[in-house]
Amino acid sequence: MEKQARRAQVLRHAKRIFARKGYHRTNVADIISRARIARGTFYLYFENKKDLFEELLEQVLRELAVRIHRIRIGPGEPEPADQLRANLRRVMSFVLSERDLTNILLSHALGFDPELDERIQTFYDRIAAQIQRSLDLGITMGLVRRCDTRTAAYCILGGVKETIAQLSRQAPPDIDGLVEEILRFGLSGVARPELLETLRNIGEP
Amino acid sequence: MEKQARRAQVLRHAKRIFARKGYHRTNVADIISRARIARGTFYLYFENKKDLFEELLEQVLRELAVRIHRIRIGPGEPEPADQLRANLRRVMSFVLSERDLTNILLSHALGFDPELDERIQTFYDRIAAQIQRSLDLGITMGLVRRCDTRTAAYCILGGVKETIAQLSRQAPPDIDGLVEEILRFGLSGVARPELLETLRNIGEP
DNA sequence: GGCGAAACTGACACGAATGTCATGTTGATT
DNA sequence: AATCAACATGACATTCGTGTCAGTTTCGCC
Repeated sequence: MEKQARRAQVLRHAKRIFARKGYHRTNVADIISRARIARGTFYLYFENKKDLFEELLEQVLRELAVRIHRIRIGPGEPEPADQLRANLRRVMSFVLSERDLTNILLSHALGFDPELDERIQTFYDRIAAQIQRSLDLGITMGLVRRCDTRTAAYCILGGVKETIAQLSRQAPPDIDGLVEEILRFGLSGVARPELLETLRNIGEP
Repeated sequence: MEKQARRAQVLRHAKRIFARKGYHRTNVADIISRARIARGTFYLYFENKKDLFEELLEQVLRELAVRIHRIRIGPGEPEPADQLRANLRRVMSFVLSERDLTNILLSHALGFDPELDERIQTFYDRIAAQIQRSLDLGITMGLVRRCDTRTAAYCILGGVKETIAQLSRQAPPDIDGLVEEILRFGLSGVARPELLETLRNIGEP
């Protein structure tokens, strides 16, 4: 079999198994039996289990990263809110189309190797930073209310992560509707707009 | 040494180690060497490593659960927003005072045992459901805008989780301020209130 | 059809971690 | 100071997964 094809084949099977059983509960024996190859063959294509896993992990992170575009301001650029929506849509569609990969990242990638933990942490940190920058920009443009953008960024990131986790476990509902809900939540919160005036004074009697 | 004291001693040491290295990277040898006991002694007090870990996990979940009070409406009850604030404060303080336990739950508890995964998942599901009920109640009371409360609940839960994760890694800033920021984010979102009228029409031209 | 390279195989040696158990220690009681 | 029960010990057998490697098969090419 052709070199690349075989590699891909193993990766494909491994992805499924990792997504279902997680990193630790999956062993090389599981992978090779699914992929119908001998033990030795596995080690021809991958250094070891971790090496293979890393490749899958990199794949998700890369795919996600390319789907998150920086918010751009300027003539000819779409409304910031529309750019946000587009980002969310791209990410959500990917999650749905690659549930196994998403599961790996969300539930099984943390806590088995310090190096990879770091890798994932950095990834999220970057996204949080990106969100924060967008919020800061939004403030200077008068679109966003003054707030601790750092905390807000984490709230947004967390909210999206949690929804995605939910999405990857459950039957996929209407994506566009979901995106819209998330967007509104992030922009307006849950309070009735009519009450915001009073709520803004919360804690400052 | 007294029976309960020894147990507590082992638990205490194990907690530290689990928090730092995670479940998989920690082995019984690590625990007994820290706790200064012999291998056999360990098995006098715990069935095995998983048993001990479960005990710690139950501890966090229990501690967190008792700190989240159901929102109550009625004469003599504090404002809903104040009840929310109180919940957040209690949870956040606990997280700060028990960083090791929190770390275990947040980063190291998932993906090594299907049974425990389920346990944690159920825990979060319950909280999400609780949040959703509160939101539904808020809607009937005219405090909360109409929205998909399920999605909103996940956004809120996720936001809090992410902030907590951040909190448990970083130097603890002013808790009250943090709680206030989260609260406002959840209630009002990030958009400038003056713009909400336009934003509410997003996606419905 | 024979030759060499590349791909593949699976038995095996090895190391890591677990749980047990026969034995040793402690300390309270008579 | 003898006895006994509770507590503690650590050497050891066992299990499990890994990575290797000597040998086999496949395939393109002369």
